[in-house]
Amino acid sequence: MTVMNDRSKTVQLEDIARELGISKTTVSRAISGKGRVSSDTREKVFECMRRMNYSPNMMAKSFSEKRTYNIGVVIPSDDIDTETPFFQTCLMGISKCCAPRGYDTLVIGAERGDLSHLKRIIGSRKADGIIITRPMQNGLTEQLLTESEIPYVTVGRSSEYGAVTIDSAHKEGCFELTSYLLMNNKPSKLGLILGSMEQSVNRSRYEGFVKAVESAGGLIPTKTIFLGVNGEMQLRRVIEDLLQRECGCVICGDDMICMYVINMLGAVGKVIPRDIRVASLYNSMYLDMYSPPITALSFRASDLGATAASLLLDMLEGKQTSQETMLGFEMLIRGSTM
Amino acid sequence: MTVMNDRSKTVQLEDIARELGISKTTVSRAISGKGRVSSDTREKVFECMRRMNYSPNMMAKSFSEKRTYNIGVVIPSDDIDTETPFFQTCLMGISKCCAPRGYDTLVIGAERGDLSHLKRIIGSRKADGIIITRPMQNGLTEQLLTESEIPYVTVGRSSEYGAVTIDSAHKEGCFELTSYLLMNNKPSKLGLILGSMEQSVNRSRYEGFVKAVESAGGLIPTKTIFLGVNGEMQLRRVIEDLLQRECGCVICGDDMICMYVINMLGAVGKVIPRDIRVASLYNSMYLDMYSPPITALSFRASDLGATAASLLLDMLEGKQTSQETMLGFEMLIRGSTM
DNA sequence: TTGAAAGCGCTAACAT
DNA sequence: ATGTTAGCGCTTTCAA
Repeated sequence: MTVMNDRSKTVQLEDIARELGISKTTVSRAISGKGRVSSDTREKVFECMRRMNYSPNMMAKSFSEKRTYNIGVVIPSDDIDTETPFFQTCLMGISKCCAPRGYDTLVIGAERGDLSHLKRIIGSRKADGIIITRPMQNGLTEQLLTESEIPYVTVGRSSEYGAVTIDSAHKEGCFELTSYLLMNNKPSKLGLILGSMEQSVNRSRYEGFVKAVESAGGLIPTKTIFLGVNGEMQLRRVIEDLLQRECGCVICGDDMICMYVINMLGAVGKVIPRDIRVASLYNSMYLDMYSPPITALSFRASDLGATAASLLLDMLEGKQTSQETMLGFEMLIRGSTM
Repeated sequence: MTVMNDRSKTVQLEDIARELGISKTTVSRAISGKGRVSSDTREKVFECMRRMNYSPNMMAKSFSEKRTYNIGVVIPSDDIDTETPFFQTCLMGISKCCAPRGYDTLVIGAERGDLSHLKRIIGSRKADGIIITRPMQNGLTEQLLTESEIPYVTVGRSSEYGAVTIDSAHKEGCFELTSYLLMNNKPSKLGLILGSMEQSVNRSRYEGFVKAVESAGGLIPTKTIFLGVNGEMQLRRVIEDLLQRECGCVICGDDMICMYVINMLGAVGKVIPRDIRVASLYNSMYLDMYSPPITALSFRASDLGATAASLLLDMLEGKQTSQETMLGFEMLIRGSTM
């Protein structure tokens, strides 16, 4: 007694072959497009595939091909960064690029440089390639990946470790924004507040700022430049200092700094932009919705992710890719600097 | 001529077996702990495993066991929601729970109810179970999953479709917060602004509010309750209305609404909490950093994710799980309502 | 252009 | 307690 109703659950390659009276091999070839198949049979196969609603068992396919059709995305899972929309937006950009190309996106958490999760993924061969969304200082992740001979792309830093990278034009953006503010300067001192200078992004920003001031023939306002600012307390002192020096316009390194600045200014009764103008070198929706909306540089995290994914998939398919890709920015001139 | 140096790349089950002079099966059993193995051989196997740095080929394991050790997470990929930290935080909670149990987390984007990505995952059998982070009105996702006989858990809604769900105590939270505000009411009208009433979370909030007012023996302040508020324009009118009615305290449905409210109040020169007190039924870091910090209910998205994952993994392992789980909240009483 | 058959590395029934 | 063996569903030589 043969039981066949179990077959009905999941149609597989062999079912199509049997239906068409041809071999599995031919069906496989028709679908993958790899071997030579007469266009006649190919059509039949496709028709039958659709009719029987076939979709390949990826586990078997992966196993056989030795590729998972997964790409892993290393994301900081520290409490702080977990709230930062950048990584999520970037991740969705990656996913949106991968899905139509038949790849899926695997989340790899990395808490404070802990690479154990990534190591497990590598060991178990569950991803064909990796995207690093926040390259760390030490380059340990890059090193690990290089040793494991796994293709990878980093988002947001120049290729210090020979990695393929994709970055935003922070320096150029900061240059443009600073230049704009200098031009429209109802003459007053310009302030700059940046976070940790160990992050290359802040170094780029600083370079852009300096270049803009010099291009405008001005002097670098060293007294009102604050680098490596970290935490509410420091920020509070910085604000006080800026106000005392009658700084008329302050450029904030990112949206978090900017939020603090806005709140602190409000708390001491300063009105934006009447008393002081404010701009941010990194936009976020909270800066959008503020009234007045805050002048800011807008970088599209989603595009960064999508581009990184696109590059990585190209690499996996053996295509040659450029070592370093730079994405542009948008300058949103809004009420806070009018 | 036999070439062996290729073997050296990846050590597999058979290498261990050969090294120890036992069979693959025994090694497999020792590792999985499924069959009976003498503690003596087991130790030897483990020692050898470590020594040879063996880690199983998950593709082969998956294929053989018919499980991927992946769980898929459906995440809204609309532009708006992509910025919402909730989903990312939830996702990281899921990932943190899955990783130590040997599971990985697959991102499944769902743009405006487009289930094609999910369907592909289902068809290709790339995930053993699914977590839905934002159940939709229509329950189509649930239906699809049920038909496909794939275990799933939904985050953030009561089990309308017979699904296993995990939710936060929004009603209870709103009750507590409202009660607190009523008690500390330097007598004045209480305002309430909620978003779309099609979201069950807002219905829960409303219930909590009403219950609190009734428990306090008060009258429902219908004139200052605004339901289904949506967009900046509407919100602006609501604020004006609230101010005209000399509302002394306003409860905002979530952090976005609250941000708008704060900004608009600031724009018309109202000082929090002197002129008007403000609270939010959903906290975020922006509410934390505001000065004064905003009184709010805090729900831990990360815990929601972790709990959902834990439930799902239990289900996959055949354990019985409760149909509905409710997570608590924290009430952050802060400067904005002092 | 097509087919037969041999794997891919693991698990699990069955035998011992 | 351990070994033998037969798959899992695909891809891919190698023949025809």
